[in-house]
Amino acid sequence: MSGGYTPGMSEKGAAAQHAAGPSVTGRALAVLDSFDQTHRRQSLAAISRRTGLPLTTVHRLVHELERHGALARGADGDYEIGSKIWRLGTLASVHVELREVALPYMEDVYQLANDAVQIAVLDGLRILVVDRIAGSRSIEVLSKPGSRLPLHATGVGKVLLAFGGQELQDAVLGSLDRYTDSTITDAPTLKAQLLTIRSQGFAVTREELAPGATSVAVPLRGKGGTVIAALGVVSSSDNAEISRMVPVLQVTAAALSKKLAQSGLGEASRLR
Amino acid sequence: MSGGYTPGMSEKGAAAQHAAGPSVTGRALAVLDSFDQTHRRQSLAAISRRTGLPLTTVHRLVHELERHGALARGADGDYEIGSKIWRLGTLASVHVELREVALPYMEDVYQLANDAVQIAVLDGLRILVVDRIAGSRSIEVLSKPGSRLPLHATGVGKVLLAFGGQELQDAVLGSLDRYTDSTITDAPTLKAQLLTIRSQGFAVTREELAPGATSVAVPLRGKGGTVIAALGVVSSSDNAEISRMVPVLQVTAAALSKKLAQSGLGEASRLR
DNA sequence: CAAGAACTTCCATCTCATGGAAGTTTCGCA
DNA sequence: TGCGAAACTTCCATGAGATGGAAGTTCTTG
Repeated sequence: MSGGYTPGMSEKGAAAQHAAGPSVTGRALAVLDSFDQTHRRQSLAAISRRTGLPLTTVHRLVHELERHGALARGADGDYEIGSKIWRLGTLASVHVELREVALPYMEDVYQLANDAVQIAVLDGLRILVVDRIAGSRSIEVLSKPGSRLPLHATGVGKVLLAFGGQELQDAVLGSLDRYTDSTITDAPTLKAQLLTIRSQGFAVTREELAPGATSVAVPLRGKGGTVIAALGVVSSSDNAEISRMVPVLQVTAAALSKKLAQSGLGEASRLR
Repeated sequence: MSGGYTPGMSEKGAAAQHAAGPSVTGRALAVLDSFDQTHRRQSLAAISRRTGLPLTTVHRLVHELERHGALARGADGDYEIGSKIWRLGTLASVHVELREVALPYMEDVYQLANDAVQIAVLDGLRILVVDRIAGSRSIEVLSKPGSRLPLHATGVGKVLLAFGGQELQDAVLGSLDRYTDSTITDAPTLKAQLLTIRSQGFAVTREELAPGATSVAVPLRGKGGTVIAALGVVSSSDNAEISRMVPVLQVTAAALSKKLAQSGLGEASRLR
């Protein structure tokens, strides 16, 4: 009432669990954000637990979101992301323009490589897999569209890192998680590799993220020559010929880059 | 104001511009919803105009949404859907599970048909294009992933309609928009065709949505045999052999349906 | 069949969204 | 190059709408 209400910067020390801020919008997005690759369908209570929001609040929000098609309720009562969100996501231009333009070229690569072909952009300190093509029996890869994978242990990631800003490299080189025996966790080693990648124009990984998977990748450039994405092939490790794909990727990348520049891509991919 | 607010079924006649309801969540979603295929990037003022919300309100909401990555600001200051939304959309199971499972099969069809291959589900009274494969030079089709197209003028649409509920058919047959000279706008005619489609298991359209485009489509079934999606090929009209694709589609659909049933698809696709 | 968990409804309290007004920046045009 | 208009941003008094504890209902599980 009449009394207090100090603007902001008061708490912070206390709970401060979910940095959602007190706004309704923030809370609604926190609810949506509680869904991820391993929590695609959640019960009300689960959402409440994961967001730290009181059950009643979640209940209200979730129902409102459902009414608008942002969430959908599965047959078992669990909730999942609704088609409205999917449709909207379809409009995210970096990804969609990229995807629209790139898919046909990825097809071409796929025909030659017969291994999983993927394309990714930078998203914070990880790669965001924008799209991927894989035959009915390509090796089981971790990357699905929407996956966020580490920069230093994937082919596309190394490319984006090598051509990324100093600021980005510093942040990533600061902490290199290990995924397999072959993961490069030594900053100087990686740094040297990045230089090579820059000069030779492609990157290679050998079982650095998952055992049995090898990949090569090349950069994609937009307007003005800025690297805005990376194109790569992931194959099973026993395929010694994977480096054979480099020229194919490079030719494709050249053609694709021209197209991308035309369709106006070229900003994007900033480190948030 | 102070007065009324009868629960539901009141307005409809009057303005009723944006049936957003007074909730914050509703308003935030209205902002997001103001983005569509033809309005992928919008200025603050444009959003305000299109949603009917006061500029100040939009200003606040948009900034909040941007802070959370739900919107992104392009280089020119315009806003667009952000990668957070895209990533979330990636989790929408009907579409993603569907897409994940179906893409390889679509590949196979594409190799044989060499024409645009698409897959769609029901979304209200339209189809929602879930995915599409097209070579670098397939005919320019209207369907991109995320497009919502009419049920009675597309191959996939007719399939979904033919296998849809009575309620759905009634609603659609009630108003059949015309797109070309060949569009079927006579309810009895269409009704007869739907029966044929049900019995023979595939649908054909000839220039009913856009001149020069022909398509064939077959149903995809999930757990329990319910039709949950449709698979189709779109080709240029002078391709007399398009019906040659029917067996291919049917074989593929059979295999795909089995897979879909396995991965638990089978609810979804209800008429909201 | 009982106990606990998940979900829903209710409602008094007060926080936070609201949107008009006014100030600042950007843009288009002469 | 300068002026008017449009786009954007900041401010803040007000009250609409969000909040969440409590209690009731329905589903699970042992």
